[in-house]
Amino acid sequence: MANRKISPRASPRTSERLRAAGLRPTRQRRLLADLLFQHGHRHVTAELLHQEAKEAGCPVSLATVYNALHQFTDAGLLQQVIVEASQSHFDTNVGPHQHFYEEEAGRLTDISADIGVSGLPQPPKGTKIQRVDVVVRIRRD
Amino acid sequence: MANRKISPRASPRTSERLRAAGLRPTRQRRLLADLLFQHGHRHVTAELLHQEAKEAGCPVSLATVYNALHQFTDAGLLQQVIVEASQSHFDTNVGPHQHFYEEEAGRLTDISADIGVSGLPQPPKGTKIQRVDVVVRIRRD
DNA sequence: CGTAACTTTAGAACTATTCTAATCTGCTTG
DNA sequence: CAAGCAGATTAGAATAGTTCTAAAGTTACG
Repeated sequence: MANRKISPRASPRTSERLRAAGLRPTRQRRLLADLLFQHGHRHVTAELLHQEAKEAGCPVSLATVYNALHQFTDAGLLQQVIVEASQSHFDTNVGPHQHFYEEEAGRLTDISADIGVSGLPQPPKGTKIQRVDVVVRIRRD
Repeated sequence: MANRKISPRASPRTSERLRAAGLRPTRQRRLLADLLFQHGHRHVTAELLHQEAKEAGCPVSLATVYNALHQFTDAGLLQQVIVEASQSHFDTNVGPHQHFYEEEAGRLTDISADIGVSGLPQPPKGTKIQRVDVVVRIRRD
């Protein structure tokens, strides 16, 4: 009879998704997963997601948000995007793609077009290329 | 008779360089500029430069290192390179070029080849492209 | 249901960076 | 060259984002 505060409209598929990723579908993780994956791809910051959870009427501690973001990332459900030194951004689009970044607004946008990078030299001896990130920095004009 | 602790082997040109950039050639700035610009292009972190100043026998406060890095950057003598969320990196190569980044070691290397990026879409309405950064993440194998 | 393993949480701790206010220095002027 | 001021340096406090800790709560499985 306890635990009346069910996470609002948790999609029934969310639990399955979490389980498939090897994560227990706890109330908090279901909420966060719903916020992240329910409406197409998006970019979040820990602070933003924390705020959204609170606004959804199901507050989650900031530590849990950080935990979840990292677990989701390790599970391949999220990707970390590094565009500014002061904050980490996470992207629900985990396929290979690139980003626009608007510094002033801190706004990150997926580039849907296929970016080609040519002229890459051999990586230094003893290393291999793991990923190529392209960030197109834009400014309001 | 005071101020016997002259910065070691400050190149005579360094003062001119600083003055040209609109910065007073103080003892600290001369030292830092020498460490940065005397031996070809390099990449530093505030912590690293601070350490090097100490080892050069001319300790400089960390705040001064940060101040100098930003002033040099504003003056166009340095460029900030964003490759990891936890620390800022600065590059003495301010021309257009791209980077290899080895995560484990935190090592940044210039790519000397000319990288071409094709397939860039129009930037979002009301914005214009300011810079395109390519980071080739590599791993020891 | 019991219980072992896993989660969440508040708050402390930590790290990189910036700020503050006091002191000092480089440069110009008399 | 002494005085004085704008600008620079500094130690240490403050801040922001993130991670850690250890105690309390949940989940899943028999």
